[in-house]
Amino acid sequence: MRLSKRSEYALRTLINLGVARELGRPLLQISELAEKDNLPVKFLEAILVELKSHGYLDSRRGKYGGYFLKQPMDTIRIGTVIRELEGPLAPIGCVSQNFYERCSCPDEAHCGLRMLMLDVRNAIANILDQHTLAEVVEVTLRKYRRDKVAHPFAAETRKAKK
Amino acid sequence: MRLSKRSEYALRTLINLGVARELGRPLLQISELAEKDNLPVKFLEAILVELKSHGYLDSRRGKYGGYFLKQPMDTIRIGTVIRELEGPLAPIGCVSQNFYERCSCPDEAHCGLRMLMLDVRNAIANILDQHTLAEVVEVTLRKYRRDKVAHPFAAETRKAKK
DNA sequence: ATTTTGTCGAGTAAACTGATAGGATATAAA
DNA sequence: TTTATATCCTATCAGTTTACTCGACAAAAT
Repeated sequence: MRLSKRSEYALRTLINLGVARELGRPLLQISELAEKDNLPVKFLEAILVELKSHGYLDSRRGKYGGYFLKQPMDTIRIGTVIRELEGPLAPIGCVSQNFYERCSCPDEAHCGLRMLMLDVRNAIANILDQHTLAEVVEVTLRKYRRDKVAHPFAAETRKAKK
Repeated sequence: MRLSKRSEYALRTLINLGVARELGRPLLQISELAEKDNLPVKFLEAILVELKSHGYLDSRRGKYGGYFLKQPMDTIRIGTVIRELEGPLAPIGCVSQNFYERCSCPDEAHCGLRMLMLDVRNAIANILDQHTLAEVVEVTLRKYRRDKVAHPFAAETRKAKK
């Protein structure tokens, strides 16, 4: 039931870009994003290209370039992102709504495993489809503020850098 | 978020053995189990050996041999089976209860992704850990009875077999 | 002894995962 | 216009996992 590192990094990056935007820094460089979460730079680069190709991000090249969110954060559903990067949320193909695949069993209608896995897929999908990037970013910011710690992309932190 | 075929086949087989037992046939052969769900015989064979090594099944060799459930069905939790075959239920390591792994991010306590994925992991675990093989078998049998169709391992069906 | 079944170890092709390397291209500042 | 700084693009890659298969062997029943 595992999420790939690729998708994990992609989600982390979307969240980071969202938080940074809220803190007044809409644009970040690959190297900054990689450093924040200790991600391999070149791998992240490929992931960013992919996120851009899906329309979530846009970029600017050259000096002072970087990546930024293209869409409003409340239009980006986490479930949608994961499906685009990973494929189905469902544990087995015969309970997937978006990537249905017939299974090998002779009688889907009477399959106990299918019923159980349908519950699982619905539980997953309900959470992931209900939450948008906006909400995750808000939760993250709330946590930082509650504990009175500075986020790595806060404006003050930026100037203090190097 | 996918379950491997290996685990899927394992669960199907446990359910099949459970249903068959309730219908008066505690012991089934590999070939019968494979045929029922159209599974590759040799692959299933390896899976059965693994399930036996985990203590779920026992077997008898030679003529009239086959596999049968070793434990009472209500002691077999689906979540436990999947963890033994697949590893963690959690989407990412830092929210796994049984296979925790630190992630690359600098601050777990303030990670929005982690919160979200913790919800997902709990949703999955709650379903899978609450359900035992006994329940899944019962649900399966109920479906067959409701629709008045014979299960492949029903006693009459067995005799009708070539 | 023969047939029927499970046991076990090895092998394998293809896909996926998690990266890395290096050059091309665009942009902004000096 | 040059130079420094970014992203973009192609390609490669080792290691693991997945979903199987093969074949010799061991035990049990007739």
